Amino acid sequence: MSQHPSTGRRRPPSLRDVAEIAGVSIKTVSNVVNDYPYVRDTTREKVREAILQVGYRPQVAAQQLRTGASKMVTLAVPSLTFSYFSDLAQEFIDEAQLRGQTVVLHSISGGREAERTVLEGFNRVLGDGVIFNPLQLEEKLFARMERTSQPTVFIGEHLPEALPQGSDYVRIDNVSAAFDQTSHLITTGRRRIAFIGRIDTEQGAQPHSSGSLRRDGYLAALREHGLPADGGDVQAVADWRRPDGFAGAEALFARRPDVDGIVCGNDDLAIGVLATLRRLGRRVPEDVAVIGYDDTPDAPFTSPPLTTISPDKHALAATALDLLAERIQGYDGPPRVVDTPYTLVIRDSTTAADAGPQHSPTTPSAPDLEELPR
Amino acid sequence: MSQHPSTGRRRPPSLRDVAEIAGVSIKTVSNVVNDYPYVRDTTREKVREAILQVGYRPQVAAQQLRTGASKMVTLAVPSLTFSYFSDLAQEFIDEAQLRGQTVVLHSISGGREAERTVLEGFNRVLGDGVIFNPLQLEEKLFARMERTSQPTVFIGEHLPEALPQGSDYVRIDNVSAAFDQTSHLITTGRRRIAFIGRIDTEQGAQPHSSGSLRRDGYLAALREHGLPADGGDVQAVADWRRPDGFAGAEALFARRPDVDGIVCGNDDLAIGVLATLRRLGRRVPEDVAVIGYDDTPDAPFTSPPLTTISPDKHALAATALDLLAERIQGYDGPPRVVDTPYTLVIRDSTTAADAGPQHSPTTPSAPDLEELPR
DNA sequence: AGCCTGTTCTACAACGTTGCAAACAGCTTT
DNA sequence: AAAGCTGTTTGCAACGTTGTAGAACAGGCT
Repeated sequence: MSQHPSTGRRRPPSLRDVAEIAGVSIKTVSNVVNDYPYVRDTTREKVREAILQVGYRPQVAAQQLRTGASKMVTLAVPSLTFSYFSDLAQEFIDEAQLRGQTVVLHSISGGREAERTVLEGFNRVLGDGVIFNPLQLEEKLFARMERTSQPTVFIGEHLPEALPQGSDYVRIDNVSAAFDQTSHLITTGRRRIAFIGRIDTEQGAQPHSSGSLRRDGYLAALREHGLPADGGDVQAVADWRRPDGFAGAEALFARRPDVDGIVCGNDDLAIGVLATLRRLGRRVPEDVAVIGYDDTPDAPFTSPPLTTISPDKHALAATALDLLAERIQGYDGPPRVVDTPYTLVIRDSTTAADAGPQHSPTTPSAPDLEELPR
Repeated sequence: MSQHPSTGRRRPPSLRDVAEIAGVSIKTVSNVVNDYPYVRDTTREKVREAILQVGYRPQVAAQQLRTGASKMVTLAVPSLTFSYFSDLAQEFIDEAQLRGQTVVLHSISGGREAERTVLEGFNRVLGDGVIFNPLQLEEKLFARMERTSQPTVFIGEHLPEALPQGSDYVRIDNVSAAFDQTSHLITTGRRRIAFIGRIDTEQGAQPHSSGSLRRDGYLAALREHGLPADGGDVQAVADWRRPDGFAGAEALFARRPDVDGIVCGNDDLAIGVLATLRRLGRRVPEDVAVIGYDDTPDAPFTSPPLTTISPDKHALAATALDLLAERIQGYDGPPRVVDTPYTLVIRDSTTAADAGPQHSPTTPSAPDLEELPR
C-alpha cells in the first residue's frame, strides 16, 4: 500500500508490488493471476505467496481500461420500494453473480427527465451495458435515437417494437397472458366474461399499449372457445388505478348485469372491481369471478385473495442478461424482442376455497399473517 | 467510436476523438469538461460542439485509474427480498445519488462464507468503499483482522464495538430504543411490564447481542420510573421467531399471570405473543399492551396493528455514507461507532383505537388493503 | 525596445493492466 | 557445433485520464 500521486489517499497494492516481492516481472505475476499455463510451479508458488502477503486484488478500473470490459452491468429501475422491482433486482443480482458480473443499481424516481439521462448513458461510461426499465419514456424519444450509447436491454411494458440499434427488449407476452387469464375463467365455467382495462384510443395512443394487447388476448380467447367476441363486454377506463376499477365495474354492471367473470388489466383495477362487487352484494367467486394481472404484493391479501398473472422474474432476468451479454460480446444485429414466461397464480377470487386443487407457485394462497411459522 | 485493440468490441469516444475534431489538445478538452476557468470562450464553444457531435462521456475507469477514485460505493446487504433491506437500499441509492455517487449492489445470500468474501474485499478492487450489513460474521473474524482492505462502514446488529482499522459502525442505539419502548408502556398506564427476547447467556454469548442491550434498556426504564427492576419479568427465549414468542408468552403467563404489558425484542416475537394472548382470551390492548421492535412490513397488519420501534433508515443511510466519505477522503483515525435515530410508531397494540392522538410517521395505523386510493 | 503580468494552451508522465512478440534457458536433433 | 525444438519469462506499448509545469501569446508598463 503506497500513496496515490496528488491525492494523499491510500492506494491498494498492484502487480508491481507483488512482482517486487516475488522477484519476478510484472507480467509474470499477471500470468499467475490469470492462470496462464506456462509458469513454472516454483515461480507460481513464489508469486502466490507474495500475493497473499500484500493482499493483492486486481483493479477492475485498470482491467476495464486495458480490455474494454468491466463485468459490471447497470440496472436502472424505477424504485426498490415497489416490491416488484426489488424482487426483480434481486433476481438480476443473483443471476449476474452466477455469470461473474456485478450489478450497478440506479433507481429512477426523477420522472421523464431522469429516464432520458439513463437512455443517454448517464453522462459517463461506467459498466459494460444497461438493463433499463423505463416507465415514462415517450415513443418519439426512441424514434429519434439512432443507436444507444452502450449495449442496452429494455424490460417492462409500454415500449414500442421499433428500438434503437444496439438494444433488445424482453417483455411479457401480454396477448398470450390475457388469453390465459380469459381461458382460465372459461374453463372454470364462466360464460359471460367482461374485460376491463385502460385502452388508449385517442391521438396520443401507444399502439402497443399493454391495454390493447391484453384486450386482444381476451378477445382471442373468447373466439377460441366459441363465445361471442364483439367487444361489447370491453370496459375501457381512464387509468390503471383502484378507483378506475371501481368506477369501471359500476359502469359495466349498469350495462351488463349478468356478467359472471371479469378479466382485469391489472391487479389494482381488480381490487377496485372487488370493492364494487362488495358494494353490489355480489359474492366472489360464487357469483362473479375476478382475475388480475401482475401479482402485486397485495394480491394474496385481498378478500378474497386474487387469482392473477405472475410474471416469471427469474426468467426475465436471465433472458435480459443473456441478450445483454451477446451485445457486449460484440453482437450488433437488429434489435430483438423476446417474450418471457409467466404463471397463472390461482387464488380464491376465481375458485371457491374448497373447489379442487390449487397451486400457487409464488405465494401462499391465503396467508395468515398471524400464523406462527416464519 | 473505434475498435478496441484485440477484442473486436466497439469503443466509446475518448478525449482524443473530441480533441481531433475540435482541433485542440487533449488536455484542453479535459479542461473544458472539468470547467477549468482559463479557457477562451470561443475554444470552449468549439470543444463543446465536438463533444456533442461524437457523444463523448468521460470514462470512469480511466478517471479512477488516474485519480484513485471512482465515486462508486458498494452496498452489501443480505437480500432485497426482505423489504427492510430493499427500502434501506433505496435510501442508500437516493442518498448516494445526491452526493454524486453510484451504488454497486451486492447481495449476500451465501452465508458465512460469502460474508467473509465481502469482508476481504470481493477479490477485486472495484469502488471507493463498502457499506456492509453482515448477518452471520463471527466476532473472532473481526478480531483477527487488523485492517479492512478498503474503507468500510458496517451497519446492522450483532457487531462488536472493537472493529478493524479503517472501518466505522452505524447502528441503532438498542438500549435507548428499548428504554423508549418500555417508557411508552409505563406512560400509557401499565405497571406490570415484562420483557421477552433472546438473551445469550451461554459460553458463545455475544456480549453486545441486541437481546442483552434491549433488556438493559428495559430494566433502565423500569428503574427510571420507580418500578421493580429485579429481572423477574424477563422472559428469555431460544430464538427471535414467532414460535419463540408464542412459547415465551405461555411460560411468562404461567409464572406471572398479572402482566399487563409486554416489551418484545422484535416484531416476530410480538406476533407470537399476540397469538398466545388470543389463545388465553386476553384482549390487546385492553388487558395487555404489546410493543414490538423493527417495524417489519407485517407490523401494520397484525391484529391489532403493532406498536413498534422503527429504525430511521434515511438517517442510517446518510450517516453511513458520510462516515464512508470521510474514510475515502483519507481520514484514518480509530473506528467510530455512531448511533442513529429511530421512531416509536404507535399503533393499536398499545393504545385503544379511540384513546387519544396517534402518530405513525411511516405507515398508516390500520391500512385497509381494500381501500380505493393508491 | 525590453520587461513584466496575466491568460490561454499544451507536452509529458503516470495510474494498473494485458496482448503481442521477442528473449532466454535447457534440451534434443541434425 | 549449429540449428531446432519446448517451455518459461520478460519488455514494450497502449487503454483514457489528469496534475504538474511550462510554453506561447497578448497587452500594458517602464
